[in-house]
Amino acid sequence: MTQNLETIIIEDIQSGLAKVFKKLNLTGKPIIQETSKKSSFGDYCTPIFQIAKENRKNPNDLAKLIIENFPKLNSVEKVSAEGGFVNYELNRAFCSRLFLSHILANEKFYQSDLYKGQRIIVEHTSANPNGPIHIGNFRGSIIGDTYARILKAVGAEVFTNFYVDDLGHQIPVLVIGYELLKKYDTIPTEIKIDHLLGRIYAITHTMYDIQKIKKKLKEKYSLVLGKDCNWITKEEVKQLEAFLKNKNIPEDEQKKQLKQSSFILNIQTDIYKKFENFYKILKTCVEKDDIDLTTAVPDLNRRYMDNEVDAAKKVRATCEDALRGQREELAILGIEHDNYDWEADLQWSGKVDTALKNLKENGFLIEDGKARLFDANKAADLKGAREYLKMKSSYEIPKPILVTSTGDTLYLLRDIAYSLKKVDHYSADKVFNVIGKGQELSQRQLNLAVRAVGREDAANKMWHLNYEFIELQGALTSMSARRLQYITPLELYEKTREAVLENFLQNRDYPQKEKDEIAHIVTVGAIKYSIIAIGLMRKLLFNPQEVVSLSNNTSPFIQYAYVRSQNILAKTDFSWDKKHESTLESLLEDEEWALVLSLIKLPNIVQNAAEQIKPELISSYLFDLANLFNKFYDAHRVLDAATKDLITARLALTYATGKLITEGLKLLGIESPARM
RNA sequence: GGAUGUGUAGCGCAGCUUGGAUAGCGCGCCUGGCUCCGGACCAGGAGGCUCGGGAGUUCAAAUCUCCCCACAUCCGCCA
Repeated sequence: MTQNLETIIIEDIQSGLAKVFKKLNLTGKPIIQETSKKSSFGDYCTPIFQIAKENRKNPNDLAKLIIENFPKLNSVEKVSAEGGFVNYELNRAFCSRLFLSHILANEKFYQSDLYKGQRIIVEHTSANPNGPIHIGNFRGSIIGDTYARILKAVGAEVFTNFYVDDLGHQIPVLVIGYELLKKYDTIPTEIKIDHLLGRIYAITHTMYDIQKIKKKLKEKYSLVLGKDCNWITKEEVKQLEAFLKNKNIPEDEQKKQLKQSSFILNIQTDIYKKFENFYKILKTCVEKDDIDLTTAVPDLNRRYMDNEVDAAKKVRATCEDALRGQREELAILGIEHDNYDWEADLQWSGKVDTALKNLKENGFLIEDGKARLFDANKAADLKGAREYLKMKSSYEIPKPILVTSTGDTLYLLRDIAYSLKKVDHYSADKVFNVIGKGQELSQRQLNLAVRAVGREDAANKMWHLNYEFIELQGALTSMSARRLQYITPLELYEKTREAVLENFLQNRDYPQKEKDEIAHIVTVGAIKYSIIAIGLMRKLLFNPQEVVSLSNNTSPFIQYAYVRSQNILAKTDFSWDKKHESTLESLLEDEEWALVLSLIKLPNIVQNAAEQIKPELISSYLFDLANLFNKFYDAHRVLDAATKDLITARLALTYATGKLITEGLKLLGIESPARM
């Protein structure tokens, strides 16, 4: 564990202050804080209004009295009183030497033991294995990945988990379509597997829905719509409308029927427009085998739930394919998971049934017809539940369904089992679920349910890491897997890479291979940074041009500052040696000092980012740092400074700054290129 | 109706947890600065905010409390 220099300095000042207080017989707890940015009031300050009030003195007079009695400290050059504040100006020579030599000797000095000994699970992404990841999940991927890195830097043992939702009717739909294409050997090879599966899913699901509708109409009203049970037309919907009117069917039922069929017609039209050929191929396959999806889908679903060997083999294989594609895409952005937890495994282990049994025994199940609900309100009355979830006592929590009237368990029930697995199987001390804002209510219900099965201990380890939506500038706003309307990380990557090549690398005569490498590093950085730099609860509009723009708060800007620092160092054979330590006392200029003072803030920044779950603290810190370096770079010459000592000192400062930028960027999962 | 979040300059954001000095930063606009360690930079300026509105607490409120407004998302048989 290395020391936290900023804390040491503040404690030093505090000790000086304590002596003054004792001497003057003052009461109260003075705080030490940074001075406001644009001030010329020194580096740190203490507002003494509260102290003055407590001691019945005029703030100005008291401030003056304090500075008169302030003891001489090595770290403090000057104390002054102004407007009710005591201002401390640090001793630049002393502190520059102290700070920089420490940083140069401990390159990982920003790490701490804050969370040492804790095992933490960060669950993120957890996209359904029925298509590619889209940017909604992807914001979570970046948040989760970055947060995991930050937690490691404060000493925690961190695992990132991906929850594979392989249960539910969407998976059998996909599997059946995929198996058919395999059978007739008509799988397109030029398209990435998860993207392909996404298309198969959407198209098969559409036919599945159409079959369901037509079957129902036939059974209920003996109405046969068209000849093709896998296809619906505008005329057929009109025909249905006329039919329903004539039959004197209640208006709301008419509406419901019509809404359903025009909804699916809409989807069919959308997808067909985009992928006509592929749609035809898949449809032909379904027709060849004359598959009744309305029975095949629930059947496969049931057999998979029961872990029948051939069903399990098929479903698992398909999901593995989808997952492989998703992982490839995440890997481009440098994101990988430590563990993959399959929903079906939980089901098969019997833990889901146990959870249901416990809920029943503890009296938290409500029967509503054949369905079974979770009495969330009753669980909220359990000790500490409302406090933990920050819910007012007047708030009545909606009761979620755990088991449907057809006897199928729903995701929330399985999530209880999963939550317990994270705590028990992985021995986690804390669990962060990085899940979008749409899941807020569900996450609260889940936490209550975990309490209701008698596991308050586990519930108190769970945190929902909430984030808002993300959209791509200029793209359709609503994303829908069913309509194949989504932006994937790959698309984001390619668009951003184009912008990078155009903005930065066009006029560079680097070897092509290096150009590609730089483009990759800059692209990944730009994407991640733009997502991290904005508060989690803010809606995010992703604009590829802006995230790589030249002088924005962007990762390329910071990376460029790093490149500049490396360019200077490359012209020397600089290597740090402790014997040069005394030269550091020559760093006295404003721009040098501002940089030095900024460098030592990183440990506290990282700790705050970890504790407050705010990765953006790190990005804005790095932006400040890059700015300060640019100012220093512009104001002072390094290689031809006046004295040899000053050259050494400035090289050390440059080296330390560069090192800090790379380490800081690493915490965000961003690399630093050697040149750009 | 309820829950949660957001509201800060023409635009995009930070600051709110833990109240402090003239509310910061970037873009955009104007002016200036390279015989340079690559200007993907820096300096200066103009402009512009009732910090969504109102009230309260306080020596001090963008920050805390209460009320209200607008927008977004979610609220039993998908996950």
